Amino acid sequence: MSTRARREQEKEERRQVILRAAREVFFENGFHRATVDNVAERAGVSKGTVYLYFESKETILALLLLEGLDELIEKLEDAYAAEETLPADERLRRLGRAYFCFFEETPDYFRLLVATDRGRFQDSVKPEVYHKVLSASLEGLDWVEKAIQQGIDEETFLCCDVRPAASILWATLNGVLELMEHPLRREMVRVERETLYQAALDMVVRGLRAP
Amino acid sequence: MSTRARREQEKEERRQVILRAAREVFFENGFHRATVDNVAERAGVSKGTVYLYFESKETILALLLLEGLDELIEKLEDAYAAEETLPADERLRRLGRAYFCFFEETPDYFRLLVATDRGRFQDSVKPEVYHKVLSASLEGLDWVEKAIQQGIDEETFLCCDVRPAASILWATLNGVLELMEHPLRREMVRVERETLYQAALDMVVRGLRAP
DNA sequence: GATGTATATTGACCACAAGTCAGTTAGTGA
DNA sequence: TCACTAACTGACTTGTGGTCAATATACATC
Repeated sequence: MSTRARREQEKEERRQVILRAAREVFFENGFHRATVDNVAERAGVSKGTVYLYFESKETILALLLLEGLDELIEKLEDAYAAEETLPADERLRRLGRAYFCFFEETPDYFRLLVATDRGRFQDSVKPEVYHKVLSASLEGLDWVEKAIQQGIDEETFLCCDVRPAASILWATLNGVLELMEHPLRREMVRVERETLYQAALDMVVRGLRAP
Repeated sequence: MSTRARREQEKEERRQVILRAAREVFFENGFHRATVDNVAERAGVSKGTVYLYFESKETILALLLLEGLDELIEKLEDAYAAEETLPADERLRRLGRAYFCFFEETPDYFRLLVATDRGRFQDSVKPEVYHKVLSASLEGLDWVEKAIQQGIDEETFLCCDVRPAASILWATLNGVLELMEHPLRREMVRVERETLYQAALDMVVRGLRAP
């Protein structure tokens, strides 16, 4: 019995070793340039073993993304819960800052998320995993929704559907980060990423305010 | 002399034939699923010929994107110039609508733009072409900037850097369109794409207004 | 027309990477 | 020690972007 349990544990450890190796390799070279052979080599196993543990290269990406998203959601929760009482707009700003910090600390996760080019990804990842990634990427929205609802209750924000409003805020911040990913575009916009991000956050919060 | 000129013309025609074929094939299957052999077959030439006219599969994508962006910029210009006098916020709304219409009419272009997964794209496209795509994708901003400047002059918008403000508006609308590309996400947000887009446009315009 | 030359086109071929599977190894229990 | 099972391996298959030596075509000249 204990043998069986140990076996299971060893299997899980191998899995983690491969996952860790994949994260390193993907972060270093970017998803597209990285090869499964690289991952296998880094993990000290053969390619066959990698495919024994994971369906496809894209599945590994999906699992790494889920890790990243979990981390992000935690950060958002912390940002929300850090202070007991706070006006809604300040809460929103803190959530926005938390998202930005996450991006600055681990931009690689964000880049991997962008690497999710629909075609291949949807084809080679099990529907349930795909579903998980999408829903996780919206889970953080709960905190944003709470903050907006608070603002509506306090009558500092104008009344609106909370879910769509939160989605727009989310989409805006993502749009800015994505826009500023290209050095060339950054140059054309002529401000720092952080400056633009802050301005976007301000603008959206202003847009939510009751007149 | 006339022979030489005709040669040139024929060459240009071939080029266009291949480009047209590529557009069809890319639109039908998506960039990643489409193969260069497909394109060649559709154009009625061999794969070698395709590579005689274009550097790489990604270069073809870039050129198609440029076509799409040109069309978009034209639409924005039309939307701006359609009426002589109009308050700034209404102008912005019209620009936003025009962008949405472009997206609805030719969503394939947008999808191809998303297919621009950095890694490969940057590697296999000549820097000048890459530069052109990026700058074209910002060229439409000129009209947005004009509208915002008008609002500032009229003192209906609060004073701000025009370029970054326009970029944020742009990023927001892109963010929403991108967000709503996934049926699953659309389901989770629980409103129609157009509704969310309209709300985002309203929110940003409100965010620009002077208190 | 015949011939030579330049230009355009071809498709067999190459490189490389994802994914497979028949065969090998190693751990376990009797 | 042996038989059995589960884990692992890496050579192989397949698919695709990209190349290039061989070939065809068009044209100018006589």
